[in-house]
Amino acid sequence: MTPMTPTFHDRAEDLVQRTGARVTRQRVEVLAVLLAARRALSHHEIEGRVNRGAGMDRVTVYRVLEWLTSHHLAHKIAGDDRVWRFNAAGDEPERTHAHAHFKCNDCGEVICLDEATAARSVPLPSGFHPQEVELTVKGLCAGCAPAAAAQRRSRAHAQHRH
Amino acid sequence: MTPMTPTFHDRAEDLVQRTGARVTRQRVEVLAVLLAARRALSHHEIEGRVNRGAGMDRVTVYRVLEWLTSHHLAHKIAGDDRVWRFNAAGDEPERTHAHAHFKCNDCGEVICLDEATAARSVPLPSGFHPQEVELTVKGLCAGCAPAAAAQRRSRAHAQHRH
DNA sequence: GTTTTCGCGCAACTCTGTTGCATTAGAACT
DNA sequence: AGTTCTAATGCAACAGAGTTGCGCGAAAAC
Ligand SMILES: [Mn+2]
Ligand SMILES: [Mn+2]
Ligand SMILES: [Zn+2]
Ligand SMILES: [Zn+2]
Repeated sequence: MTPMTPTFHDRAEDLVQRTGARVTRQRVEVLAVLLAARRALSHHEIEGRVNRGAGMDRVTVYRVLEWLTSHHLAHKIAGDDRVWRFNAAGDEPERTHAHAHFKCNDCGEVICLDEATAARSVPLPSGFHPQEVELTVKGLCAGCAPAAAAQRRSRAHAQHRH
Repeated sequence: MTPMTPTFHDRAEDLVQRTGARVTRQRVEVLAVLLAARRALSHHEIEGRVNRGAGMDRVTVYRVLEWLTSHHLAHKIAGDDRVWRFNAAGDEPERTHAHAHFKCNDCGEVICLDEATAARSVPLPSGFHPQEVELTVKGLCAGCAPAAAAQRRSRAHAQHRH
């Protein structure tokens, strides 16, 4: 009956509750989707997953994501495809988000690299005042790396034959 | 008469020439603007500066920037405001772009930190294949840091009086 | 000078995200 | 439970950044 594993739904409901603000179906559902995901999700992906259930306006999804972010229940990552990706916030001390990210150059998937504490101590011009450091590793994910290798192989074959 | 310092214009012309492709007024002008800038410029800024001269369609500016980037005469940086910023490529070995960037949280200005060679050796999940590392330091630039400090000061004063 | 073709200008379009406003529904208080 | 208050939702219209298609113009090759 319930479209989402109860655990995520319940955890989400609890987290929204604790903020003191209104706990709406929309907030709980979106947060549950984020909790269930093992990677950062775009607005499109979130909207798709959430609308297997009741249904929710796209604007509402945008507003809920903004709300979750401002209440530190989620954080967002800017992609080079001009799309924000979101994931549920871990148990980091409020407002840090001090971990690195990996972005696949092939499929666009984004994951958090929770262990990697970004390298501080970058030399800045005088007068500049650092606040946060953002570290993104780009490359091929486990799914795409073999495929890319195979493609390179077959291209080499083709050239050879020709 | 000529709106741009001749040096940049000539360097730009030479660089476009060397690619073997057609050297058009538009390519030369845009590249000259990038060479003259001490920071990364958005499409808007480039269009503005370029149109003090003859005049150029916005789509052409987009296409020229894409062309410059693909020929390694410029590189682009994704901002969290969903806007690309460009600057002329330095003398780095082709296609690396291995330096870090600084972005001001107040005015949005982006500069390249050429000395800072990004920290490699980020531990990845197995099967993942790294290709590039992107390092962005966010904070306040030399122009905005004093202003922000002054603002904090006056806010504290106000609270104190009250 | 003629021909070829690449690049430009213009208009229309797409995609991601925002804003305004009337309506709905949490939750607090009888 | 019913009433009230207000925050949040739904819908429609909008905005900004970048893209696409196509006819025309101007580099450069001949
Ligand atoms: Mn993250
Ligand atoms: Mn750079
Ligand atoms: Zn991938
Ligand atoms: Zn600044």
